[in-house]
Amino acid sequence: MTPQRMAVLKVIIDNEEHLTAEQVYGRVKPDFPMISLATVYKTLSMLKEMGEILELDLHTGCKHYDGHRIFSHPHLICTECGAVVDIEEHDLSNLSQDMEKSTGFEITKFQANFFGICPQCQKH
Amino acid sequence: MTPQRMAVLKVIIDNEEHLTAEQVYGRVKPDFPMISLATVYKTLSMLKEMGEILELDLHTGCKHYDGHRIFSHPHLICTECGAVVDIEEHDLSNLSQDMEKSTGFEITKFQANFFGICPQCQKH
DNA sequence: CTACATGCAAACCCTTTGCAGGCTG
DNA sequence: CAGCCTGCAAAGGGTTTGCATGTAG
Repeated sequence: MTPQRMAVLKVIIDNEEHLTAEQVYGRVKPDFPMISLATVYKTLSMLKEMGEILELDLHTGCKHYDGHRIFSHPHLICTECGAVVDIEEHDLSNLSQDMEKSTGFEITKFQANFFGICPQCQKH
Repeated sequence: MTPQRMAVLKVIIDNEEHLTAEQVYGRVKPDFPMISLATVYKTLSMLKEMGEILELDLHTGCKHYDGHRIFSHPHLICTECGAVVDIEEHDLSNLSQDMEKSTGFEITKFQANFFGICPQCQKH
């Protein structure tokens, strides 16, 4: 893995947020001024294939990446301010297993997003 | 609501599948040869706002629409052949309620998609 | 020398938008 | 006439790709 690619992975792992390709690009650029967005995309695609990072669709118009927890986990998204809360929830894993039994599918991953209004936004 | 828009809604309701904008366009065209894709998109957007149809992201590169069950429900998607199975599952509703209590969010909808390999594709 | 990595720009694809003409009431 | 509905074409935005150059082993 090249230094640039390492940098992309590091940026994703070092951030608690779920960065977009554009954001990753912006944060890698100080250290690698010559890096292009295309390289970032190619790298993200590679890391995703390798299972190093998780690609998320938070319904914001572009993809987000999470390097902290490779296993799928649910998100709670505020439709007012865009805040994203990661959920630690194991019920869905059990649900996956139940579903495998009842449908015969071999489930490889799941995506569960809950949309709503966060406590702060409810006040306004 | 204009006849064309009624036709768009009807196509979605009459189909068990989750049609894409392009597919809706193709099925409305026999009755309304002059209809344009732009009108289909505008109508789908309107119907979504009205809460008549549900917009789904099945990770196929474009959006799908479901007019049968306006309330969110989970899907099981085969990553090999693209088959989509609707899941009747009430555990997620309970989960929503639990989550509201623990996070203070007011949850308006949820999206849950399980990806895997269907029984047929597992044979090959 | 072979293979892979990179930057640039163009291409892609689905979706949205601007606009002028039509239709309705 | 006011206001919405329509089709067309163009624009839009995130992502992908082709290609020539650069780099490493």
